[in-house]
Amino acid sequence: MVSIISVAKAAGVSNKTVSRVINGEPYVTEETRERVEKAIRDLGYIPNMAARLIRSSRSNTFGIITDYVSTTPYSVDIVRGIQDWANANGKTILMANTGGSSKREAEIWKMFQSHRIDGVLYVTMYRRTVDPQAGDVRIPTVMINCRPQTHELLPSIEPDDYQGAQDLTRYLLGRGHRKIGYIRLNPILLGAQLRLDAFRKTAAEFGLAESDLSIRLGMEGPVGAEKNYVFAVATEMLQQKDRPTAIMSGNDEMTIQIYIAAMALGLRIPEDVSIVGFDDFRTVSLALKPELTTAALPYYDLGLEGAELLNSVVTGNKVPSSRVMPCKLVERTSVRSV
Amino acid sequence: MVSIISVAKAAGVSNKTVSRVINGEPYVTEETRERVEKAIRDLGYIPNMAARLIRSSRSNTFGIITDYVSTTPYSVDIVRGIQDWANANGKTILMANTGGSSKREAEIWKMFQSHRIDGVLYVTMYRRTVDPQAGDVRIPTVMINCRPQTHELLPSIEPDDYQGAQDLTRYLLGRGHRKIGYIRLNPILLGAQLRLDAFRKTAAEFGLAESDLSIRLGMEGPVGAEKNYVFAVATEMLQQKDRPTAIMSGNDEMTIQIYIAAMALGLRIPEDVSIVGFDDFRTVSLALKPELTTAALPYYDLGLEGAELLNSVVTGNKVPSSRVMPCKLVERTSVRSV
DNA sequence: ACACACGTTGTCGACGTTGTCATAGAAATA
DNA sequence: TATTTCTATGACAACGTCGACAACGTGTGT
Repeated sequence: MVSIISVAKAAGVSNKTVSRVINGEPYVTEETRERVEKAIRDLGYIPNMAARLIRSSRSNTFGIITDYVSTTPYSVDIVRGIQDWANANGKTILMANTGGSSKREAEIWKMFQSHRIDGVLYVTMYRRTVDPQAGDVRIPTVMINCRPQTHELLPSIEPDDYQGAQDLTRYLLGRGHRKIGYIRLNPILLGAQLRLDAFRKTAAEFGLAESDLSIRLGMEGPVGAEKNYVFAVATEMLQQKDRPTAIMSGNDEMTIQIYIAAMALGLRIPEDVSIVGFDDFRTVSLALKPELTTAALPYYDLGLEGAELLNSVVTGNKVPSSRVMPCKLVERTSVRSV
Repeated sequence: MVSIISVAKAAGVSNKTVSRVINGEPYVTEETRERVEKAIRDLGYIPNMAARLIRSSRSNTFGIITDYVSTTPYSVDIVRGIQDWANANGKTILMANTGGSSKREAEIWKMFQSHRIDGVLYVTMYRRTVDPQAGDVRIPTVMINCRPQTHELLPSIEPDDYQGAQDLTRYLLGRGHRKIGYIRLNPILLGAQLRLDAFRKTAAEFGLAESDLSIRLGMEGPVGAEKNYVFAVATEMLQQKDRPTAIMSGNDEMTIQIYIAAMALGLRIPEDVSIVGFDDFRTVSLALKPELTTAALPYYDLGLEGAELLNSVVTGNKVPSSRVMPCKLVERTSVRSV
């Protein structure tokens, strides 16, 4: 492997001077700089990160720990956001997922330490509380889409589920809907509670009675093996003689079943029922006809901001603090005014 | 940071002896071994990979280059397969995606080299031909879900789209369907052509005439910005007076629109039309009611086998060769016998 | 008693890089 | 002219680990 020394020889300078050129340090004549750069090109020299790290004990690498990235298609955008940030700022990303096993998580932290990672982004696929082993290890950590269960104060970045559901509810109310159905997400997800609360409170503030709201559970059970009642619940809801004019769904995926339930009953969307989702999972929200009005979770921004925040924690520039990122209402054609 | 030397001091032995214990080398008394292990635990020592790499020039790290992992929810399972293999075999994974930019790809190869990666897994999200820059760089490379465009012979692992579509077609024929519609995937995807070929040939072998087949284009245009005709095409196909009894779809995502088109025309699935998909993208195939019969792409296995193959290439155990992995028919309830 | 083998441990240097400090000449100041 | 400051470069050590080899002690066979 071609090293800094071979370059130095080829350029007729010392290895330190080559180092200076590589790192853009001052005190190199334009002429020597060019000679060195030519030698680098000719020999195809590429700096050895390992050697650099060993000398300067700064790896310029962030680690990502996830639970189930790969098994759920939703929040991969978080990872994309992180990677784009890393990419723009010359950092390397080491990524591993626990698959839910805490034994595996311990191994990952160890692996990260052995690579002398600068910081860790702890990412979950569903918004929830977790108990990361960061404290044992003293690596700067930022939580994305989740928050620490224990008292430890790790900075976190989360989506504003409440605001998203509030916007959606107001949108429906603004369009004249007064009887609204709500099919709930799995209650073990942190977002589920927040979205439901927002729906309830916003409707109440507007003046709707609890009896105008038809709230039903769509899913429950452990993540990955949940029981799914959505189709049945939607069918039932739409067969009531005083049926809602609009249905709000825990997420976009569930709306597939709501659409089908509605159509099987001969109802047209949005003429007979309006429907809104949550997430803006585009594989679904754009495939449905009419296309789905929904609230986009700011996954990409979560990743971007998370990386940025971690960086300031690592460099010690900023007091760690937690943040919430807004959801954005995406208006399409699944809602009509009544 | 606690190093091998501090451990050596604490245990009252030389650093070399500590090294022996860490690497499980022979010629250490049980007693010294225990003393050293205790010191390691007490000090919380964790080996420095960078130093190890610099000494032994073996990083035990594989790189993954992808095009759009993060933007498409489908084939994340490939990555999961790779990670599980790496995990079981004590390898570290470095991952980066090009987002389609070849400038970015060049940077990634450089980054991989600077980390002295042992080998690269080149993964695409859609099956297609590509032109990786592996040759310039001489890092062992295995292609997953894609194949090299040029003459270079890089080993590759791909799904057997042909066999998958063949199985699906036979399944439909076996259930008595004689008029079959086919809505084509975007033709720029390699799998699209193979699936269509399999459908055509299998139907012809069975004795169906070209006029029994109703083949229509569902999507076209550049990936990520394609035009989508599926809903319109499906509606048209189902309004023919001599309409097909079954529709085969390029992928599962497209079947959402086919379901909705059918239901909007008052047709019931599977009583009036049977439908099959492709991919087993479970977010869709399980959400549809009735649940979708489809062919599962072996994404997870692609990753697992790819990593395994790369490993044999790196260790020089095996002649690089290309492989194809079978798709598996997943029978659910969207097809009836006629 | 001797040579010899074997198991156990230590010494030392090298990997590629950068930080520290020294040096030499040029330019600026007194 | 003498002295100081600045620019440009190099020599050398150090980071943490492991491989090569040396050295020590204990037992074995002669």
